[in-house]
Amino acid sequence: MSDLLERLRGRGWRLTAQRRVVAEVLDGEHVHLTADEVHARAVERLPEISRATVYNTLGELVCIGEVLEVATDGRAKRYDPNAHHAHQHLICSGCGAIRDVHPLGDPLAALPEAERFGFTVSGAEITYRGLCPQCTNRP
Amino acid sequence: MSDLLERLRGRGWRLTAQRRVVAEVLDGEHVHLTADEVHARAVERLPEISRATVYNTLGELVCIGEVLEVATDGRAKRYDPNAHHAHQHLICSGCGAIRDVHPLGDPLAALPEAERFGFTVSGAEITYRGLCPQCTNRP
DNA sequence: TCTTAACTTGGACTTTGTCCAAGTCAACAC
DNA sequence: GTGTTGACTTGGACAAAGTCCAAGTTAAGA
Repeated sequence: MSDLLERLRGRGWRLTAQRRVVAEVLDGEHVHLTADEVHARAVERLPEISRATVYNTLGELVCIGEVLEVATDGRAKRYDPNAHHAHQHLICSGCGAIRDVHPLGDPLAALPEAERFGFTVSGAEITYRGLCPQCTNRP
Repeated sequence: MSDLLERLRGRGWRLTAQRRVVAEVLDGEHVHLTADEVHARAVERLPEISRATVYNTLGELVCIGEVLEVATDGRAKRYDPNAHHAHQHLICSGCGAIRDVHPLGDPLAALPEAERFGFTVSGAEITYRGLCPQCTNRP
């Protein structure tokens, strides 16, 4: 994700150790971490990093479109580093596992003009729900 | 929504003044209220109703499928009394307004078997995002 | 009318996230 | 290399949303 660091520098961001670590954490595991999970992993590499900085950095990355914010359950938001490839999410109702998925076609096409109520519609997020293989084979 | 009260009684629920008021509030305005908004409106009719009871009742209604929980931003969950008609949501990124919408086709059909990763997929929630007419005609 | 389990209450507590004043430091200029 | 400066970070206080619990209340059946 050094290219991400380059892009940030290109935007005039100061490249601090803290921002570097947050970027590394997001890059390291391609999962959907909560802010607190990002903080926990960041602390392993930079013990003095504060929660506030992790929140700030995640918020900034979301703002510039480098990371997606996923709010699926009313609990903690999750941060998805896969922002440059359009995708949707499949979530296990049993254990909460999240997978990136790629449905066919353009979701926006399914919404007729008459159902847009004058809105300028710009995007669609789909959350598929179900049970993962492990949770399916278990009461 | 007296039929809702009947259905609840049919399930063995005790029909208390508090539950009646929460049901009335949800029935009265067909909007997507937060728990606190439901509480505020409930208090107007039954001043001593507590927040805990509103949360309990909403949670129970969601559990039995009479009301839908909508968690679209990482803020407060919203409660949608329109649970018996399949629909999706269109949200204004400017002011947060929410509309029920009805896209064409079955959202599940767009997810190929190869993209299900062994999950037993049971549903899909779509959140369309855009700007409402008022927010479109305003910087 | 009595009984009792179910329901409600208020407040304490948790989780998630935001805000701020004070201190630190990356990057630029020299 | 050194100095300067404004952007960045910190820790702690605060806020919003929601959960939990012991004690009190009450709907509904006997």
